[in-house]
Amino acid sequence: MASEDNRSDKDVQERLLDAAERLFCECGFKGTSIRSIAAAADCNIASVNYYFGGKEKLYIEMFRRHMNRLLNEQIENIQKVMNSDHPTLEQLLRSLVVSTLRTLNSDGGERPLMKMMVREILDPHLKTAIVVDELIGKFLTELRNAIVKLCPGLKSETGLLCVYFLDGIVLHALLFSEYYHEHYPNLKVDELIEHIVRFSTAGIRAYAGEKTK
Amino acid sequence: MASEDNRSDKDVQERLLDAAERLFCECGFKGTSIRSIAAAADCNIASVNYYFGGKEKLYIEMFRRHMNRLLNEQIENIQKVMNSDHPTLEQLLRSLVVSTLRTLNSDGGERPLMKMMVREILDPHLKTAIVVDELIGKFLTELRNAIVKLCPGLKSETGLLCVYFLDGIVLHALLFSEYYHEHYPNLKVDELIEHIVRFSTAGIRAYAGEKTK
DNA sequence: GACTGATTCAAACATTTGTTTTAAACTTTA
DNA sequence: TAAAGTTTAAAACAAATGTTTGAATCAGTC
Repeated sequence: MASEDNRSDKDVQERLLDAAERLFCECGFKGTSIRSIAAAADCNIASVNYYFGGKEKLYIEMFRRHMNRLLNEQIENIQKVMNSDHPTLEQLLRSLVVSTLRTLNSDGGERPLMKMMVREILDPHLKTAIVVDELIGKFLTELRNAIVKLCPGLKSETGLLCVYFLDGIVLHALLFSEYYHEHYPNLKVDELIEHIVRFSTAGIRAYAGEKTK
Repeated sequence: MASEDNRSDKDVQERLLDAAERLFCECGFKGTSIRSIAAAADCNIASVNYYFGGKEKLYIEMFRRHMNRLLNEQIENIQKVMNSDHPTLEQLLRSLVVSTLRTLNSDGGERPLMKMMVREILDPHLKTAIVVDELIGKFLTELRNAIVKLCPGLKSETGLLCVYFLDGIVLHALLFSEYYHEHYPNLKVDELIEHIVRFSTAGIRAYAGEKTK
């Protein structure tokens, strides 16, 4: 009894998507077998082919769903900051970094998804253009515009680069957090976030400062 | 005729390591079969087990060799800059970034190795401690010390964080270079490098400035 | 040249993989 | 209830995987 995210309530398709999300994120595409997904979703192996037409199709559908969810959350974060009274660059950066790194030491949060994104870069199953246009394009535009608005001296192209740099820093922290800890055992997540905000703000301002007249 | 990196000169072990380097970097551990490695090394499948005792042992030996080579090159880069007449932070950062991103658009260079490093993070085959202590530890220490020396106000711990941030930015550029191009088609590698140097220098100086009394 | 050890080779092995098949079970509709 | 359509189930399939085996080939030594 007490439905454990299993059977009962959700239907097979959704259970499969949920299981796929968890397993693909953790073990990657090749590291996850249809059998393990079916077992986790508590259904028959053939269901994957019946509902999705194959392992890769299931992966792609799961990737879209998962990715869209994350990016819409991030877009909301941006808009929330930009609609506040006197938004600053620090606030914007902190909001984004916090929402990504908050759960750095737990198993949940954005980490599995970011890992999956990296896996997708290393071994692509979707066309680059699809990911760029359909998924992350809107988010990147939104973020770049917000940054440029908060740093009037910034050129649009340079703003985009800064977004990349920030993304790189955050992603690095997610991927290498064990290594961070190995070298810097007392580092708290909140401290790390403040360091990233400070570093990035200075980096971005280095451009705005020059171009602000 | 004309030995194609095949047969003749090098012995089987080294040919296997070379082939493993190329294939594991490109396709990852699971994506590379012993058969393909043996084919690339132009030897029998059984040789992998005969010389290395299995696929994973071969991978680990290859990883160490490849990683050590890269990191020793980087350490030399650091020392070269630090032994020059009046080393600056910009020079140090540029030297490191250039040596990693120089070959961004070609197939060679550091890119395959960096990808492999990321794969190793996602699906570890070596213990974290081994990688940290034996491989990247010396490099990180060297780099942190150099940065602190060039920015006297910097605390040692903060310097380490800055190293991480820089590594994140460079790694991101390597991984996502196709995406960079999709959004920023005219970006030249040299320009990208200068942007990274500038951004990072400002970020690091943001700390040094505060602490330099 | 014959023996000994190291190396190479093709074949076989046992697993695991994604997919397909075919029939049973269930749900819907008339 | 009976027929039709949908979903589930177990089994079978072919292909690919890492590893092992045992004989063939090569190298060096007596």
